[in-house]
Amino acid sequence: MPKGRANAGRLSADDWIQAGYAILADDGLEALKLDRLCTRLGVTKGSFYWHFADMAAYRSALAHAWAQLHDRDRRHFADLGHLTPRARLSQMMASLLGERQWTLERAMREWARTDPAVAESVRAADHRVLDAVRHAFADAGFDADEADMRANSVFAAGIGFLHLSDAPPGARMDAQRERFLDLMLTR
Amino acid sequence: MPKGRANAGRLSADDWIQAGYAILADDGLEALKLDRLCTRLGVTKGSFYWHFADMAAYRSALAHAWAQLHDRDRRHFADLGHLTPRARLSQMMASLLGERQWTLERAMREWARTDPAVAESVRAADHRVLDAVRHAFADAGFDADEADMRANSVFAAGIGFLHLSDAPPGARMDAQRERFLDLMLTR
DNA sequence: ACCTGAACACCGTTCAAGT
DNA sequence: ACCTGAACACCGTTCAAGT
Repeated sequence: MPKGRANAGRLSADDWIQAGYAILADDGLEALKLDRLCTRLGVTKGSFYWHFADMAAYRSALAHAWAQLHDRDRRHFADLGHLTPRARLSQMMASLLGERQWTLERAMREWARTDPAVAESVRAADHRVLDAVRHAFADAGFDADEADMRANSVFAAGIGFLHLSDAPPGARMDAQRERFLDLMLTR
Repeated sequence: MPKGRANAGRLSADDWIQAGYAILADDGLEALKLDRLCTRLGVTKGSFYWHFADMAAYRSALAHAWAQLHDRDRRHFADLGHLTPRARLSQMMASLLGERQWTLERAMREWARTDPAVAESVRAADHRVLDAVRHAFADAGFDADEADMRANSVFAAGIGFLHLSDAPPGARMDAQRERFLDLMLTR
């Protein structure tokens, strides 16, 4: 019985990751303290250091696992080929901003600033999305150069919306984003 | 002789602020430690606590001072009225992203996430810029609703560009941003 | 009014010892 | 192989005492 979660006493590295997600989602970045993790898992600090070299390594592991989740979530962007480019862009925007794991997404981007390993995970994840966005513009009939410029702009706007909103975006903003996409698709 | 800087031994609150700017600009957010500040100013920690209640209060003061600098820097946005709306937008973009105090700007936005007082300063500063951007679109002949939507989008894209760039933006990105503005001004 | 010095609490890290 | 327990270093905070 491998891969079972927390069977009996002993923990796996993944148990620590899951606990980290939960804390981040509940109370944000600054709540992710060693003590907090230990209480939640019912072990002492020493246990942590058997699984991870230090906090930096743990964050890297968390980020790496997150990037994989992220990729799985966005894998279906590729399967969106049957939709019109316009519909695809709309889907992607919504999926970025409507994120139930909205607070996770932002936590990762903050860490990325100070932690190179996390930065690499985020960059890789971003790259995939940017590719999909660029692809949509190419399918909409723009040449490579024009598609690149428009994709960068739309992606930047998406990230900007993410950072500017204190709460998950409301209906009014949703409508504005749709009109923004219309604009970006005019030639 | 009031307002003199660090005349002889005694410090003013502003001396602490200036030291904070210097550290942030040199080595970023996580370098701003009490010890670091004290060594730089040649005093002990106790001195800090005479001027500020705690680190949170100090950060608020820093943010507030920054917001005033920010406003002074952007005050001339208003004096830009003689320029064409297009030129004004270009100026504002460049001024946001070309910022010599680029690392300060990002530090403030990161704090804003956890510190309500800092958040207020940043929001106020953002509000001014957004107003100027919206005004430019209104002057370009868009009705209030359309100007609002376009201003929000351009502003979000600006913030997004800011967060996505690891280094100050290069020439290629500059060109893409100009083309993006052209697009946003088409009707 | 402004600062020192010493104490304390919090939290990440180490490590010898346990099962 | 996985964890405990106790120690330590780092850093923010307090406060009585100095000038």
